[in-house]
Amino acid sequence: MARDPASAVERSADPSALSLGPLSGVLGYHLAQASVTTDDLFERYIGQPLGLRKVEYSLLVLILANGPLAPKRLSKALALSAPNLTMLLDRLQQRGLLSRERSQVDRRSQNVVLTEEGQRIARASVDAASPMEWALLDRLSRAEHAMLIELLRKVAVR
Amino acid sequence: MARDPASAVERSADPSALSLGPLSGVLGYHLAQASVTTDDLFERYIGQPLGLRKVEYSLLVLILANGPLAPKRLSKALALSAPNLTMLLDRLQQRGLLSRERSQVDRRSQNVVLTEEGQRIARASVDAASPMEWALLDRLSRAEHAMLIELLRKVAVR
DNA sequence: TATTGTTATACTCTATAACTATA
DNA sequence: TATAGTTATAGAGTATAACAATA
Repeated sequence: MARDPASAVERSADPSALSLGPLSGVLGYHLAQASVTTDDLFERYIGQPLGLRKVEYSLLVLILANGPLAPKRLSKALALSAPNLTMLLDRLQQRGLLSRERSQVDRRSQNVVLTEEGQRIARASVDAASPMEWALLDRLSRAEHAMLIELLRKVAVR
Repeated sequence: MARDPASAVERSADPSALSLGPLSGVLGYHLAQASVTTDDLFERYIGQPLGLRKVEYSLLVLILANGPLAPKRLSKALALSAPNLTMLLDRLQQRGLLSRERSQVDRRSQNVVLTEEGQRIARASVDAASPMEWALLDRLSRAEHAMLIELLRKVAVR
């Protein structure tokens, strides 16, 4: 990004901080660095308290929001490989958070259904997500938070 | 984010697409989804052609931009654990891309120096990064690209 | 023949604790 | 006693190929 405006800006309030050099214009680098913060917050607000990993949380919330879903749709929505998803669903099922029912329409596919306990945990994680996002508001205004998500959606389009 | 503007918006151009529900206001989720795109681009433009992983690329570019660096500073800059970094440097050293010299000032620490070949690869990866970012410009204007990075920097502050 | 989901396997990535050598 | 870096080890995450059942 030689001619990119972003790379022209070189901050260095802290002299011990490294120069990013050409990295300053690379979106992927900044996504990874920002994820350090959000991963941290996730762990504190949801992961640790509810014993959920990020993908497990996403799975539960997606099913809660959409009702019973075929694994196929879940794997597409979250960009998970089929074997990966099978393993994740196994673990959540063993934990009693969901069950798998074969579809009557197409007996190859199945519906993943939240149990009572699964719904409880999913709702609890949804509730915990609000304070988690509020914790970002010391770095980002509400408008910036919304804008950031909007821009990320554009990048995520597959 | 019950009262968040972002969650109020529910797009569904594709009826097969799932509703994100409460996930729509969760920054970490969108970071992960956007990373699918950038990881893909990285693999295509840099990872595959130059045989570099994301962290290896970041390490080489940081050293190229800042000159010889102590592992301590690299691990802080990239949020890598010390053991993790040791392993990464080992691999890059075995590949002949860098060498480690003990500091004469403080003999506990060391300086990581790029070899000729290391500089060559680092420069090649810097060159490849420009077209990689250009590939995003069908989803994002230049201004949006810069804005996105700016917002991500705010989130990344540690 | 194609699709859904599973099993088996291996490889990458990350985290922790215990160690060394210097300060 | 603290810091820089290493070793050892285990765990989590992801990718691929081969397979079973159904369409």
